[in-house]
Amino acid sequence: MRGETTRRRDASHTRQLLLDTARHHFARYGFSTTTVRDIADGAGVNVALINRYFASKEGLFEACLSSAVTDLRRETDSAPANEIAAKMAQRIAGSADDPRHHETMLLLVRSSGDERTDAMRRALLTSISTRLASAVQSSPEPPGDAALLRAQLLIGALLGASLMRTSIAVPPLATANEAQISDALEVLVKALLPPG
Amino acid sequence: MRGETTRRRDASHTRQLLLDTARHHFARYGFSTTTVRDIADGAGVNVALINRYFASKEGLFEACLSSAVTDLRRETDSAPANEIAAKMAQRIAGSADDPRHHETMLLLVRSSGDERTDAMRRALLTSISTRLASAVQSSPEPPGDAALLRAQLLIGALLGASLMRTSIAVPPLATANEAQISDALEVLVKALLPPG
DNA sequence: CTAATAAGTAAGCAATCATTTACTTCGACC
DNA sequence: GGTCGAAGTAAATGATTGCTTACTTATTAG
Repeated sequence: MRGETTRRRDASHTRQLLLDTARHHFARYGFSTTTVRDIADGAGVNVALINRYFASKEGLFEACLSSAVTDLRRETDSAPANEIAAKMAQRIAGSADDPRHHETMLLLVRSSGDERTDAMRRALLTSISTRLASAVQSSPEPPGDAALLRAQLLIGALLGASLMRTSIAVPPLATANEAQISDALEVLVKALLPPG
Repeated sequence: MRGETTRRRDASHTRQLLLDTARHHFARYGFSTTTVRDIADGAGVNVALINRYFASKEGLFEACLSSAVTDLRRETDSAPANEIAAKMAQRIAGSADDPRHHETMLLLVRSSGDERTDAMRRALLTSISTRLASAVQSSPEPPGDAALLRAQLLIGALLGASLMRTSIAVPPLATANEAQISDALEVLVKALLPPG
């Protein structure tokens, strides 16, 4: 029935399965709305395994956010500063391809109420906005508050676009294709981060 | 001890008190995170009165959103179309004055999961974005999808700014004063809604 | 083949949730 | 001033929550 490459019991595999399902639920419905049974059932896995692998529901959420932070950091650290916004915009515009990219963005607006997890999210957003603000000026000095504020408004705009597109689901934004959204987002990026 | 103008028992007064406290909690922490006891205790009122006056927690949330919709509609319907965005931006920038304005915006990104309530929010956002999109064109025809999409991105940007400012609380956006934010938001509005 | 350990499961735990019920107290009206 | 309905309260309901425990099954090593 089953191939010889798939084991019936694989801890790291089910752990990853839980992580993927959890990110999907947390991103779409928020922390307290989703129950551990929702996640376990979605993954086709026993509820107790959540506590075994992640200690608690909170731990699972932190693991989700942590992997999201890692994803975004890898993408934004390797890219030249002036492309960061474009890469994030691409995550929102894309719909047909891997929904993981989209959920990663949505996860950033979800909170479990835990202070440590909130600090993690805040640190990521601060880091990215600082890099964004640095991109608009030629001098290597740290950006001023005015530039920082615009960069953070840009990130907020991208997160808000994510919400409007999937969570609130207002057409035509919810149903627009990738090219249409990219065009509109480009206008937004250029306005808040003028080159030079 | 107490003034003669305040009655000890006033149904409409406690109803309004519950409504105000509920909007504050729902807007800041979301629907499922806040408990009915949080709201009742915050209002200094017995828990059972929530079910008496609003039938259910869901009913109370719907009443909150409904009053938010009324507030926003009154403001946006009376204003000329090209000032709508500015008025909404003012709600976000303002911090020293009445926090109600800010919470009204935040409430639009909170969902109880109920389909009817979600539809109410979607209808409001569609209506406002249509008016916004109409403002950028001279012809009286209904706006095309491209203009509509930009207007919705603008609203999403404003909602995202709300989240970044209070919920996620990233400095300097969280601590910036009204004038600084207004300036930056104006850039954003003009970019997405070019006059003419 | 067989023991030992890792992986997974079923059942139930205490705590908390929204809601309902039976009851008490206030306030207005004749 | 007494009465009656409205306003408010305390306590308990059943359902759901996150999590633990005792157990079974699969996998691997000797």
